[in-house]
Amino acid sequence: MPVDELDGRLIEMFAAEPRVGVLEASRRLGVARGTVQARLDRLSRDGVIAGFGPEIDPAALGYGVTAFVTLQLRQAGGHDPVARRLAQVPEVIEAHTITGAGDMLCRIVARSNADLQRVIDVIVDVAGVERASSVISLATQIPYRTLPLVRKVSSGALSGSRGHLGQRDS
Amino acid sequence: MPVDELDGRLIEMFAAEPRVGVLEASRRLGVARGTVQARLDRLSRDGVIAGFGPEIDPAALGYGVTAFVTLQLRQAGGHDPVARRLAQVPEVIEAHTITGAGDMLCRIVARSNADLQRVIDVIVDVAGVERASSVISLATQIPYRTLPLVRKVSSGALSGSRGHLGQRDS
DNA sequence: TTGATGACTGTACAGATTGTGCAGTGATTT
DNA sequence: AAATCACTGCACAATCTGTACAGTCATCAA
Repeated sequence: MPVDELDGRLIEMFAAEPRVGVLEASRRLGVARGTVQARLDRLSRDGVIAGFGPEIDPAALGYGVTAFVTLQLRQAGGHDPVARRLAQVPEVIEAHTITGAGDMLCRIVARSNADLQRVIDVIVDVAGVERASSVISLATQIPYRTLPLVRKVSSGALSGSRGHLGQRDS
Repeated sequence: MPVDELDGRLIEMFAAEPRVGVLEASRRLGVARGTVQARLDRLSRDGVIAGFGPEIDPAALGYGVTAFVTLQLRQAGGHDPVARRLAQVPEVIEAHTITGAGDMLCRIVARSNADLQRVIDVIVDVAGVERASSVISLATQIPYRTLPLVRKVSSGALSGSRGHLGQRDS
């Protein structure tokens, strides 16, 4: 069981207020500071928490247009060389190889629809790309999120161990 | 100009090592601590930095399968009601309304291909959804990233103001 | 039943960091 | 020329972090 209920509450707390430190978190969760630290260490070690990096909003950077581009690749060469070249393009935010009609699905951003045309042209120009069909994101109905999943997983893991009583010191 | 060269370096530093505090960052960048704090405040206020929340890896949670589902909706009702229902499904990680043949594009995750079938069934069962066609992500060639974009924007903004000299105190 | 483990709890202490405020300095703008 | 604005350096109080340690429970294997 990757995350239990306490892990879930911990993640939610840090998601809601990243500024709270370990000490404050332990106070709010009603556990010892060492416990929170140990949990965070474990979650990071296990890769559940990939990091605490700043989340950048492309829109705030002027790139308010998002689009998804499906690529058809030339058979020869394979995906990797194409991916490497796409990685050179800053506007390519993400890329997956996929099943189905297309070979690759990319998420790209642009400053405007006109700029989007430019970015798509750049992508189509990449060696190995045969054809590209794109759909523009008109609105983000559900922004990227993982918390619901964390809740589901952590609530599913019925807790087994519980508290204790503690003692006196000094 | 949303972000200048110093902002760019600042963002890159926090992306690489989120643990470094404001003080350490100021030392490495060779600027005063107050400057770093002011920059971070501004970037957060302007929305460039959306937050510092923990990045959760669905794969580490057991959801190693990612897929993109294109939805055709029934004309009546519109997108929002559907989006609200999709939001109830933890496995729906993201959703956009889009141009083109489909009406909506969702990103979903599942524990396995068999589990993926279950999730898709849940989505198809959502009221308002006419049809769904999905493609599975076989490999993530380019993981979600924004740093290249930050670099492009920040390098493009030719800096104007520069340092000073400082003084003595106490 | 008896260890051995592992996860927690409180506590402690030194060192480092944060939140703020302030005065002085250039560069830029009105 | 006056007013702003962004920075620098420094100061101080209040906190927090890293780390360590002993004692308690619960679980697990012998």
